[in-house]
Amino acid sequence: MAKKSAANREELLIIDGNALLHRAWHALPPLSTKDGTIVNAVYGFLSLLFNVLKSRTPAALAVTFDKAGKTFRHEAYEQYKATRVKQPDELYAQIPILKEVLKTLGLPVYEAPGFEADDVIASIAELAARRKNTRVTILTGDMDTMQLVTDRVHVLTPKKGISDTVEYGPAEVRARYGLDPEQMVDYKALRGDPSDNIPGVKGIGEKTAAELLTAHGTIEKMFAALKKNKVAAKPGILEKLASGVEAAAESKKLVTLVRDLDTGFSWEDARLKPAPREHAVAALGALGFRTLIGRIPPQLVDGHQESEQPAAPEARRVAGKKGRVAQGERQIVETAAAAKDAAHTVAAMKARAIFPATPEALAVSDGKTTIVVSGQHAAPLIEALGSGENWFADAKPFLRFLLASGQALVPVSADVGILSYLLNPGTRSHGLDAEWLERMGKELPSVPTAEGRLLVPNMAEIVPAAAARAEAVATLVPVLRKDIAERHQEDLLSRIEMPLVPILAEMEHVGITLDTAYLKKLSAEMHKKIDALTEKIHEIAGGDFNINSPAQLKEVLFEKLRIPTDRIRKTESGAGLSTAASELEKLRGLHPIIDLISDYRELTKLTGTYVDALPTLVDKNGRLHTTFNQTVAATGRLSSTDPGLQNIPMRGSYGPRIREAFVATPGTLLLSADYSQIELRIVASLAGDKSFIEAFNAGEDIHTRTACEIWEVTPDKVDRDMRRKAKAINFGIIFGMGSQGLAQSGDMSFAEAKAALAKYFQVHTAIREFMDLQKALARKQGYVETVFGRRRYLPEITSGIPFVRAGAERMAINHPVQGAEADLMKLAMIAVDRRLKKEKLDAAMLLQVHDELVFEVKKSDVKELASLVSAEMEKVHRFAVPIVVNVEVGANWGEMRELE
DNA sequence: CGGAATAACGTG
DNA sequence: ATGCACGTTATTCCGC
Repeated sequence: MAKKSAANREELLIIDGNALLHRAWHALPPLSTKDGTIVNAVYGFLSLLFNVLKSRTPAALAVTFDKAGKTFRHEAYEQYKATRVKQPDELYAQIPILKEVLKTLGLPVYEAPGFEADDVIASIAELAARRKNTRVTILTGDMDTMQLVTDRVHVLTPKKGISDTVEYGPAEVRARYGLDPEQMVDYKALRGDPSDNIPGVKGIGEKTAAELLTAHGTIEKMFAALKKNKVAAKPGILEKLASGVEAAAESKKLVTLVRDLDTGFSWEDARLKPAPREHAVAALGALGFRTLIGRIPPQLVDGHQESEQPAAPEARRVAGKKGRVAQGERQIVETAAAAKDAAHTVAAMKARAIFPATPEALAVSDGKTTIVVSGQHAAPLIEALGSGENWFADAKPFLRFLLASGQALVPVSADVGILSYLLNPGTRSHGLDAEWLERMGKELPSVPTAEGRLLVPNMAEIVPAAAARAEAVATLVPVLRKDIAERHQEDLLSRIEMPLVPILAEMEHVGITLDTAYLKKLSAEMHKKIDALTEKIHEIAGGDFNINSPAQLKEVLFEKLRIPTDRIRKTESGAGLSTAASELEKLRGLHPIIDLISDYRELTKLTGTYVDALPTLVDKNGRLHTTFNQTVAATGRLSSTDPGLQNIPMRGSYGPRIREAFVATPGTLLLSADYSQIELRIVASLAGDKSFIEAFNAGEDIHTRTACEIWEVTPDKVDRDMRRKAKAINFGIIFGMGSQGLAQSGDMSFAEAKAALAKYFQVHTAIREFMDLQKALARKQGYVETVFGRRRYLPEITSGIPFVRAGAERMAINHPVQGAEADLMKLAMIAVDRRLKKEKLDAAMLLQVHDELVFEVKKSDVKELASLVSAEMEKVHRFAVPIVVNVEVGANWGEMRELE
């Protein structure tokens, strides 16, 4: 098959040295070494090259340069490139520097006197493309080489800056220019090229040139047709063409690249050979490119152990039991027949590790045998995963892939990310790479991705990395599971985290409908206000400035308008005065601009983050699909990204109006079920606080009761302000807050807050004891945990720095509470999901917002869902206080009402 | 230019 | 110097 052979071709990467150096020169500021030599272009060139080599694995590489002096084009046409302004010497001075680095890296340089780099590229590409099983990629900053594009010769150009690239094959050239690659010369011959001072035909622009060539193919054919009066165009155009015959022919000669130069190119010289790593490091170090040293592509140097791909599959060894090293066997499956056989092998594996490099390939390994199957033949293997244990590095994206492609989900028994997360949720990354590095002290080869290229990576490129990764999963899972068992976290793993994975995948897959037309109207309204506010603010400030810039705003407020700063806090970093909303609040009334800025901030935040941003993220059905991350929050909560749907506004005048955009599809309603005051109930239960337990049992208003206790009054004497302050204390408790913070959040004086807190703990001694116990546990064990055994390690609890230690103490108090809430909610989701499927309700769980679940449900099933959900959520675990769930229903998320 | 850091602010 | 857990946006800095 043609496609397959294309994928297996060896790649030659030809780099247009001058064009890229030039590009980098303009893209970067003039960075210089210690001795003042400007090296920005060299830096940019290498940075781009290294980036390209991250996602591609060419077998050979050649760099071309222009040779100084006149070329044959100057001989033919005096005015050639006459309008070019000479670039500064600092740019040209970098060419020898770059050549020196290339030499160190073992990359050959080609140039030809009297010819340009493009001619050299054309000649090498022509030669190489004739070789069997070869494809050529030209990395360049200009578009002159587009004429060389064929199935086997592609052009890669930097997109926008110098980090990302875009690849052009014939189809992409046609998409971009509307012309075949061969027609690019004719095109330039007609319209000219101002940058090279190529005249073209006077009066013919881009559009006309493209139209004429689409109709006639080449300029020769077009001019022949012109002679026979067979060119369809306006009389003026015909006239211009007639007088431009010679100019066009001349121009065509100039823009046609020479393809038969003797460049001295040899495949063997160009083939990538690892250079001594220390030489490369020294060369980059001498130029001061410290960050580049860490980015040297493994293909270019030796001495970089594991990221080097194994020379042969059998060379890779898989660690077996007890340090014994088993010889791994790898099979590559690329036909339907082989897939059938492999499926049997996979089905017979009791447990297998799976690494999907979807959609291109899938690797399956039981630690002894590793099978890598190409994407188009993966289905039988996926079917074979129905029974037995499946282990993943990160299962959910694969489940999403199965859902999106209409395949049945496969059971998920272990997930390296989740195992790692349960063992230590406080650390940032739980990916396969991080875990492998930590446990094995080695790096894994990364799977090349389609990013920045149009040809998806071929099997040969993918197999070694995908296989190594599946094998790494096979090695890691037993090791991590052993640790889980030692910590008695099996239930947490098997009853909470693992069952949740497919549920989250489905929630993400289903998504929620966004009313974009409605948001458009809302946006117009808000932008009108923003414009008016901007104008007023600038007027008051006496000049335009960027209100979004805290630095500029600071200047206007505190220097230009001289608003007093004595009560204003510094920013986090201590760099300067804060302009945060809480600080502006203190300035209200001192100057009319303050309110305007607060309003401006609110509106721009809401439009920028939600009203204008969300509609760009909907799918073709108008639905929004978030990603729920199960391994991010240190307490066990979920987080939601791309977009984050756990922080959709709800307060303020615009909050509900934005929520109105989240709608139920026709025939359905949204149902929201939230745990009432769940964290306070958990604190009360964990602490065994008699007063709180009694209050919750009696169904009392908990904040009013707290107010009664603090100020020793009867409930009828508690006013709104007292209740508000009591509420602030109750919430503060959950966070381990002190008097200072309470004064802040409850808007009280420090003395008042201190007195209130003292009285609070006098009544709620159990709460105080609970807090002290958590701190003591953290110190003694190094961690705290929830009732479900979810741990959080707090090494800083013994820090000698009071501020740091206090931070850890607050976490010690908060984790058992917030973490138990997370555990409870996850259990509830699993229970609800099971019931939904069992009762066959026409309803889907869409969102989880920490203490709230949102469903979409057919109108006829609303009542049944409401009672099912509240019952399951309430009974999922017994605490010392009743757990209460409130259910609301509405056509959208902004207007929800309790069910009668 | 692109990535990281900073500041600000949305949610539970 | 003292409030827990997150994610997103815009601006500005840094690279060397």
